[in-house]
Amino acid sequence: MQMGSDIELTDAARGLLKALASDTRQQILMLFAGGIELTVGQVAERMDLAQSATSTHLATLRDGGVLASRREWKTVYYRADPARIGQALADLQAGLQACCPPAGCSPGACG
Amino acid sequence: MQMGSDIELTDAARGLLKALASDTRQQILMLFAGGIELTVGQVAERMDLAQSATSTHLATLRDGGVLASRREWKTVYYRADPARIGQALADLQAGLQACCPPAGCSPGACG
DNA sequence: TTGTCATTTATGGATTTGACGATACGATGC
DNA sequence: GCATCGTATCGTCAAATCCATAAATGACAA
Repeated sequence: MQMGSDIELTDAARGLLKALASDTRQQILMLFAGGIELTVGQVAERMDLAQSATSTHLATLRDGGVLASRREWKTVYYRADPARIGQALADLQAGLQACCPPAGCSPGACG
Repeated sequence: MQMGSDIELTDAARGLLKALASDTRQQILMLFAGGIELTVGQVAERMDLAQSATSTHLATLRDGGVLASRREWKTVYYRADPARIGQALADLQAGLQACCPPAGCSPGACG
């Protein structure tokens, strides 16, 4: 049995935190509101970023489990991945609650 | 009237993301499990970090709304701030759901 | 094969971050 | 006043991040 200092967040939660650590990536994610799909070029245009920088950010968001991609011909369509986002968020919530429960919560579960 | 791309996260949510963007700070936060209080020196020792680096990280966590501090004599006691953490988490969840609802959710609210 | 299109990868430079050591601050005790 | 203790801040450096230009990749058409 381990002590408290060994509590760790899941990979999903850590991926979410890493992906959204940048303001730019937070804004990029918001472009996908409504479940729409966007190409690298479209995101680059709306964010006023170079295509390469955009591509890197999108890859980071995908690696972090926030976006999913689909290739059609030469074009890659990115879209939000709500299921994985939800899972990461749930993991993050669980990890934070295990660490720092709101109050009057037992270390195991909260009423 | 603005379009969808102007969705933004609250300051609380952004603070949480910034505070926990670093693995080191994630680990530091976990030291506060159980609602215990720790001084800068104690955190530095347990993390095997220099006192100055520890002080900076703790300040970042405090600025991000994750930790609270209390001064007693010359010693500063840090502790988790579950209420603000919970609020930030709720804001983050709301922001992400507004952007990328799990599925079959209307843009406004989810069943 | 050659050409084009959309994306990715490589390269380089500027900014930011994280770590350390050393120093400065604030409050106490002598 | 001076010394001490715990923190906070400053200066510096290495490593990472972010962005832009330029070159490489992969897929298709002619």
